[in-house]
Amino acid sequence: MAGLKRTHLCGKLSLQNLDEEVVLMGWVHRRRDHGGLIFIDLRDRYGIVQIVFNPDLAGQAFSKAEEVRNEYVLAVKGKVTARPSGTINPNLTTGEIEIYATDLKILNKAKTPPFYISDDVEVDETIRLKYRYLDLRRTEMQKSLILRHKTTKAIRDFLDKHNFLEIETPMLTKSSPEGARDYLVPSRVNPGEFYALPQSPQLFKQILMVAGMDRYFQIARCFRDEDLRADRQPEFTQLDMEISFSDRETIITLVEEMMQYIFKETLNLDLSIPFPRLTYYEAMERFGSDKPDLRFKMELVDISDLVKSCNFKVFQSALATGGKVKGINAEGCGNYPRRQIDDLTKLAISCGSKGLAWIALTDEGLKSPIAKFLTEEELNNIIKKMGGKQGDLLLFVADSPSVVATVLGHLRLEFGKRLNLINPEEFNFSWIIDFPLLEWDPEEKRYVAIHHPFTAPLEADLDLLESEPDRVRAQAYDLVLNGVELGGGSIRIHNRSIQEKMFKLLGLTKEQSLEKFGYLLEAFEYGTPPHGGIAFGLDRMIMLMARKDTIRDVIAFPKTQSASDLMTQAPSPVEPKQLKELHIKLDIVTKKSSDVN
RNA sequence: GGCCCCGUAGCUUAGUGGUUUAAAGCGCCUGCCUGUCACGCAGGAGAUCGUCGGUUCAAAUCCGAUCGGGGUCGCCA
Repeated sequence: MAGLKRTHLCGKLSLQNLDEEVVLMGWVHRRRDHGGLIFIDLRDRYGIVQIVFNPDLAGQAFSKAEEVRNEYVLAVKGKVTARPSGTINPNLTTGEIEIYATDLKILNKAKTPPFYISDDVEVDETIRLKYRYLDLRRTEMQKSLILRHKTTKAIRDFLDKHNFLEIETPMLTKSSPEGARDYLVPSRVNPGEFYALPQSPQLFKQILMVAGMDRYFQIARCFRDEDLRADRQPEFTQLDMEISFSDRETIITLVEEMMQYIFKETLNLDLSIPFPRLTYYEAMERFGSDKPDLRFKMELVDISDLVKSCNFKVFQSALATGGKVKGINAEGCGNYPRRQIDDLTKLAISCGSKGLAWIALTDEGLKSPIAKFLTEEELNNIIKKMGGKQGDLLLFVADSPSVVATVLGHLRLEFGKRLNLINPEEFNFSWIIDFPLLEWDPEEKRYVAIHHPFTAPLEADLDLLESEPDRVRAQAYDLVLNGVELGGGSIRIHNRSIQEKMFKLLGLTKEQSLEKFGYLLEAFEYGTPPHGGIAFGLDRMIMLMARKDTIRDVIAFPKTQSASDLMTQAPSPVEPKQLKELHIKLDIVTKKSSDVN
């Protein structure tokens, strides 16, 4: 390095280093040229320190400093000096000192960056992603990646203390039915055959339990070829765990202690445990979501019994077909203009509702298009049950229980944001338990697993498995943080015949289950311990901890919504030779040619 | 696949009921400046308004298509 060796870090210097001769290396954060005196803020990962170039003390270094520009990479030799009184900068951790440069080496020049390396400029994400190496120089981004590192370190430390083994599982594995679309990798040595990248290490970790590993974890990359969202990337990271001889309580308690440890180690926050638990049914009934944001109340109110004999046909027909009528009270929104209520109706319809009934308790009295169908008594009972008072807006949805829940759940969140009911500082954890095991898929005309096909039913519900599959509850649990599903897990089936029964319920033939999962079924016959586990979306967790709105901000090199990497330009076409080796012929239907057809 | 939003100097934005030279701040370049720290002062360069097509005497502005980015529904066991 031009004959110099770094002795100190820019951000770590203080009055304690007074009069020391130091060699620093870093990037030019800013340069202030006063003509006869030059200041350079030198930046490394640890912070910023001010270098002073004075022609009277070091003429050569000074003249070299004149040609320096932002983001040049420098090696600076100099002496740590206390700043003259009145020039202390309280905004810098190193603000009490400065370095009097005696020697300057330009290690590398830099083009003027396309955007400022600074946290207070909002730059278009396209440019940030294209020049990710510049974006990642910003302290805000470095803070996120440091938090990520600290979190995974805390996880490893905690789990190591609790006898977990970190074990890697294959990335090239077997495509399985159920679940998300697989990313496929062609096998050159087995023409026409494909590996799948793992959607999660689920089966491998269960096999590791069969193998007697007792406690396993992995910080595992997972792949799902589905559409992207702010909190969904095609490749993402799971904290995956599995424990033998465990029941639900063991796992829930361990996870609570782990979260407490992680938040203490990384954010120095004390989480109070145990976390509250809600059953799936309760969460849907009260909050209209299986991942309710419990940072605010605004619960759903069931008014079905209050309107069971009213004259409003929409309510009547919903009730007659086994549905419900429920509402929420948007407090203080009673004077919304009609247009705003229409917008809410649109939102409701986009969530699957047929419409939105409302009662506005305006300053000029009650306004409601449905009032004429209700008796005075019915109206009063509804308002009373919903805690309505002057200035409130009561919104109602009548439909099947699941539609009612979805629609009101969305409206509830909308008002939570709109009315600032959410404390952004809060970390609100909760467990959702007793999920249904199965769900009828009308499109595929079969049951699908709500969690996954390896989840064990609640023992109390085992008898229902064949008679009433949709009433069977699962030994599954989700951890929810601030309305985001952080992770989910279950106690697994560890018995071949129950697992086969499960596959059968999911519509797999015996041949299919053997072809896809035969190794698991066989393993189950060689002494499988009861076991269970959980997996967390690490990106989401760190996003919440860093108070970001997208996991892209806590992933070093994320992809765009169209699953491309703007820096490397992946994905991209490959050489015909590569395809030939893989025995792959392309069959691309372009939009234009399909229009012609 | 559906719906919605965005695209103007390097960056952030203004300008859009259709008219001549597209405006500003920051950045960049040059000069001056020995205590600044988002240094200051003076001057300068820099944009065929994402792309293609249409309407029009005239388009950054209106229309259509397309590309790119984002949000969301579907999808995500």
